[in-house]
This record gives sequence, C-alpha cells and structure tokens, in this order.
Amino acid sequence: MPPRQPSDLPRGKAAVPDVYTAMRASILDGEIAPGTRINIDAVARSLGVSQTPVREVLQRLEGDNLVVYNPGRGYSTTPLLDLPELRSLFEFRLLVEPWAARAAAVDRLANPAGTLEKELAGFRDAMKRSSKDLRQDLVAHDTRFHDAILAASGNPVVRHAFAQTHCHLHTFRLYPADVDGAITVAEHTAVREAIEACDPERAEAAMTTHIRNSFDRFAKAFDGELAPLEDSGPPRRRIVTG
Amino acid sequence: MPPRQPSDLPRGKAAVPDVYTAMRASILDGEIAPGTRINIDAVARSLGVSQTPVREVLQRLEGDNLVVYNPGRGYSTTPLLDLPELRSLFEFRLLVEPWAARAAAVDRLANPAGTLEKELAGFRDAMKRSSKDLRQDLVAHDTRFHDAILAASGNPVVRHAFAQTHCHLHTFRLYPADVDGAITVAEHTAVREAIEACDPERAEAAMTTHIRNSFDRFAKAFDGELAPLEDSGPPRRRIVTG
DNA sequence: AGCGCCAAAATCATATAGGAATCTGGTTAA
DNA sequence: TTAACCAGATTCCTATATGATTTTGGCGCT
Repeated sequence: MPPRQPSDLPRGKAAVPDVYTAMRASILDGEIAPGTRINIDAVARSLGVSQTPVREVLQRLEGDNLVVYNPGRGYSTTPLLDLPELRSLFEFRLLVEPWAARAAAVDRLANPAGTLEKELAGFRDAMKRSSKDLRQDLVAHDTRFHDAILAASGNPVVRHAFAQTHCHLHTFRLYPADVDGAITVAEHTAVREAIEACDPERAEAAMTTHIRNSFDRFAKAFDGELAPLEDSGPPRRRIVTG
Repeated sequence: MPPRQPSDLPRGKAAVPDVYTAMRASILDGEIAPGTRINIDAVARSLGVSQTPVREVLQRLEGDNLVVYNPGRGYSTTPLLDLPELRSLFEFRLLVEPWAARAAAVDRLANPAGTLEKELAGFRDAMKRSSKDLRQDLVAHDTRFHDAILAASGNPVVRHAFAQTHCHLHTFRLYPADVDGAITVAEHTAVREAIEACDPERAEAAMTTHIRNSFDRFAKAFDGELAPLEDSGPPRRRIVTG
C-alpha cells in the first residue's frame, strides 16, 4: 500500500452529503456485495476524502439498515432480505398503509389537492424518459407516492416509523425488476381517486390490493418459494382518534 | 475558555459506549433542557474525551430522536412531545400493539414459556425496591415487556419499527409520573394470561384496554387538554399471513 | 431609536497522527 | 492431519490540528 502523502484537500468543507449518496448508490447497485465488510480506509481513498466523514456516513447508513456495525470489527453491508423477512416487510405494509390510506381519505384537509397527482406524474414521466437509471428513478417516485399518503394520514409518528423501514429501498435491492410501471400506475391511480373522493373504504381496499399485488409480482420471481399472503379471520375493530 | 492542554487520555480505546449512556441519561433527566443546542466541545471536555466520539454518539442519539441535526448548525436536543404528537404516538401504539398481541396469542411457538412472566416479575421487584431511579427502572421493565410481545408476534420488521419509535422513552421524558405501578401490573397480567391461553381476541382486547387506559392516565395530568382516544366506525378486516 | 454591515469570537466539520485491537500467515507441537 | 500459537500487517478508534462556517457584539448610517 502506498504511503499516505499530505493531501491538498480542503478542510472543513461539507463532504458528507456527496459521500452519502455515493456509498448508498454503491450498496444499492451491488458494487459492494451484500454481507461483505467495508474497509473504511479504502473507501476514503477512492472517494478522495479522509476517514472521518466516511465513518459518519456509515453511521447514517446503519440507520437505513444498509450496513451493520460490529464493535471492534467495523462495518459490513447488510445481507439481502431472505424470504421470511420479505414477508414480514409486506405484512408490516399491510398493517400500516391501508390504515393510512383510510385516514387520508377521512381527513381531506391534510391532503392538499394535487400532491398525489404530482407524484404520479413524476412516475409517468420517468417511465417515458427511460433513462439509464430508470429503475432507481421509478423506485424513488414510488417511495414518494407512498410517503405522500403516509403524510396525508396526519400521523407523523406512523409516517416516520414507516419511512424508517425503507421498504422500497430494500425491496429494490433484493429484486430490482419488481417495478412494473404500467400496472403500478394503475393501482396508484385507484388509491388516489379513492382518497380524493373521500371514500375511506375504497381507499383502504385499493391500497390493500396494491400491496398484495406487489407482493404477488415478487412471488412469481421466486417461483413458488413464496406462498401468497393470506387474508382471513374475524374482523378487527377500527382505530380512530377524535 | 482555558487553552486545551495535551491530554493523557488513552488513544484507540473504546469510549463510545460510556459517552452514549452518559449523554442519554443527561437528556432524559433534563440536565440539558429540551430544545437547546449542544456544544460538542463542552460535552467532550466535561466527559474527558475528544470531540470525535461525542459526534459519533450524537449521530446515534439522532436515531433515537433525542437530538436533531441542522447541517452547519450542529445538534440540539429535541423538544418535548406536544399534545398532537403524544396522541399520534398512542394512535401508532393502538395500530401496532394489539395486532402484535393477537399474533403472539396465535403463534404460541414464538412465545417461549416464562418470557413475559419474567419481565412482569422484574417490574414488581423494581416496585418493591423503590430505588432512587425507580421511575427509570419501571420504564425500562415496561419497555421490555412490550418489546417481548412484539418479539413474540413473529414479525421482526414490526418489532424493529416499534422499537425505533422509543415510545416509552419519549413518554417518560414528557411526564415521568405516568407509571402507576399497581395498575400497570394488573393490565400487563391480563395481556400475558390471554396470550398464554392462546386467546387472540382477548389478547388484542387486553392490549387495547391497556394502551387506552395508559393514555387516559396521561390525559388526567393535562387537565382536560387531551381529549380521549375514540374507538368507532366499521370493523376492519384482519391481516394475517399463512 | 432602529436597521444593516463588519470584524472577532465561537463553533462546526474535516484532515492527519498514533495507540489499541483484530486479522493473517506461517510455524510448531500433539 | 489438525489444532494451537505467535509475529507482522492490517484495520479500527480516538486524539489533535486546522480550515470553513456561523454567531455575536459593536459601529456607523438612515
């Protein structure tokens, strides 16, 4: 390894944002294989910064569940989701997102007109552009659409808890081809229309359908290894605040 | 400010864990008033370490929602929950925890015998000891009891999402006297018995009751400023995985 | 008096250095 | 052959120094 020579890099200038996006993209693209250790010094050299901001970025990525930390042994990329974890993730979505869609349809004030449509338009535009990073663009718009509904639910705690799971991010990492643009647009539109029509029942149902279908599209890729989500049992009581 | 003199502190020895617990306790005890900025250098001096581990700890505390970060302007302690946020927190709990109690009652295998009883015993013991940090002890046991149920639900994603809200921590920070030991033990026992009897309906209902009562105990302290949580509307479909 | 501007101080954010722990490989003993 | 052990090298983790940024106090101007 070549000796470290005095750097002429600027000091005290914000480097973290760039390092963060670079490392995040590296992990999502699989440049750093899932489950392998990350050499802080190597990353710092390749990005042309010192170890300090790299360590800070790794701590933030730990919050995204993209890396795991072992004291004294450094950071590794998290392994890909296995099948039970993927199922748990969709189960969580089924618990939270239909509830949020219902709440958004009830509380129309929290849902400024055009917000959802704007995200849908972004999704459609990205599909037409079909850029080099099409998949990443679509996932970003998908994420924002769902977050907009969580925001419209009026419950910041639920929204934050959902955002922190980074479900789209991990889904994308596991199987990038999940996004089937045309079908996704149609299902999103159904959710949007129900919310804007202030129809809580239909909004909740549309969201449930969307999540189930998304899971099924996934399951096909796993060739029967993934049993479909079931829906059964006695009805639950609804939870609403006055 | 006195000039910094060369320190005789050991280098390369792990200091983060101690700094983390110290700063966390400081914030919870209110030594650093909610909503005020944190001077990294001052903290480093008072704890006898350098700024680097303090920054690392602050980034971890940001994940606990105990501090917030403004780029270029450093870290501040998060302000206390206001009433809408507290309501949102309990709304989230009503969404997740009764679901988890039901799942734990269904999937008896994920709930090893004695796990819940052990946490209850710890709670009772802490009450008898009535140590100096009684409230903190009770909150810790309460947190672990609820986490045990989330763990028994068999869904690690939901468990993690719930844990990351640190609801007990923020509740405790807002109003330490919430914990009414005897009543809490009784309500916890009802939940435990329903789960161990494999009675999903009763488990879900017991948990719902416990959370509502806990919220009501809070509301009393706010002297009518906090309207009770309502429970109404059409039944929801249950979500289960096969 | 009130508002805007400028220098000085405080504070943040990163670079570099060095101590402590961990990992690697090669050797020896069972 | 396998397992244990022990340098050497690698890597982590913290300390310190310094550039960049923000905040503060004071001055002059309107």
